[in-house]
Amino acid sequence: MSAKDIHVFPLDTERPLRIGEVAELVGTTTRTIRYYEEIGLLPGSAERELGKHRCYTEADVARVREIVRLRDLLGLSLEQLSRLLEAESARADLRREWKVAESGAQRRRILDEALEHVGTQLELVRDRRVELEQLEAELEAKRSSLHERLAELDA
Amino acid sequence: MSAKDIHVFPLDTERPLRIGEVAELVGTTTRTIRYYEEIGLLPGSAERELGKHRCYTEADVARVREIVRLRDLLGLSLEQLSRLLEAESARADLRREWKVAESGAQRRRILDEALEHVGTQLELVRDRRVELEQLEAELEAKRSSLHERLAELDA
DNA sequence: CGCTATCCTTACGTTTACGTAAGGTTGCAG
DNA sequence: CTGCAACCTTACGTAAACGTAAGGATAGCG
Repeated sequence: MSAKDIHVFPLDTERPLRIGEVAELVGTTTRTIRYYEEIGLLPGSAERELGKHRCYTEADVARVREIVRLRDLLGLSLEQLSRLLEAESARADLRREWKVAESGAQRRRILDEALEHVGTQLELVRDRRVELEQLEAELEAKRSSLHERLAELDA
Repeated sequence: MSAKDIHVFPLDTERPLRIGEVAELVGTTTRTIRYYEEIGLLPGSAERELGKHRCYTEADVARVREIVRLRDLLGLSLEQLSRLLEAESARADLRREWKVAESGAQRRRILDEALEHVGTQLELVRDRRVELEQLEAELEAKRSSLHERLAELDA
């Protein structure tokens, strides 16, 4: 059901994707994607009329991937994730602003905000990594102790 | 409600703890502890008659701490956690076996099983840490890129 | 233009991990 | 022995994060 998917599409085309494709690419379900849209985690293409098919870009896929990744790696609720990524949505808006931002001061402000946002995320990720490293070290100590005791048995 | 808790207890006594104390020590609730017992995550002191108060040792507190920690750090369901710690419960049993295990071969087997169990845990923790490190690196790259672009603005 | 796979909305169902309330019991201080 | 705080069991409630089913619309191929 995926081997005959080879149509006559040039592979580098920015062909619009449907929700099922996105789901499969990311490794999740269509329900999940719709749910994320429902709660505002995903933007939910504004100009879509009720009843029409959702369509996605590669960038959207990346977005979903990021969400799923953060969801799995950090233990955040989707609401916390929303708040964390809210800033990122704002940043996406700013990207569009970027092209028309003439003054250096404007651009600086945009970059500064992006930096702050990345910083927030980094802090979260880093803290959790440290905790995991601690746990890892403890487990390694435990293991060493066991090895030692095994060696003592051989003496 | 905790400042007048200073009774006439020698501080190093292995005084049996009640569920409320354990909960506060660990930073959780009594309900959670009872729930964990209910689903078999906590052993639930076998020789307790129905209706009598649960009582815990410092070792039990450590156990609950470990569970909560693993729950928060790895994103496992309590059932997965159960399976992961099942081996550890078995190990606790083996500790008691240890004293009467006369032969070196027996002791070796016990240590080997403990080692395997720690290994399993280590693998999980390590994998997750690696994933977090990857994410961290990506975020740092992003941040660097932003810094660069800021510097370019100053040029 | 028709077919049909995939999508749409709506809405109720489900699992996990507890919260909370009720009504009774235990255990320790006084 | 008595009082009362903390505990007990039982059982229903709940929030999050989707699953699933029904009934109908869309879109791309032929």
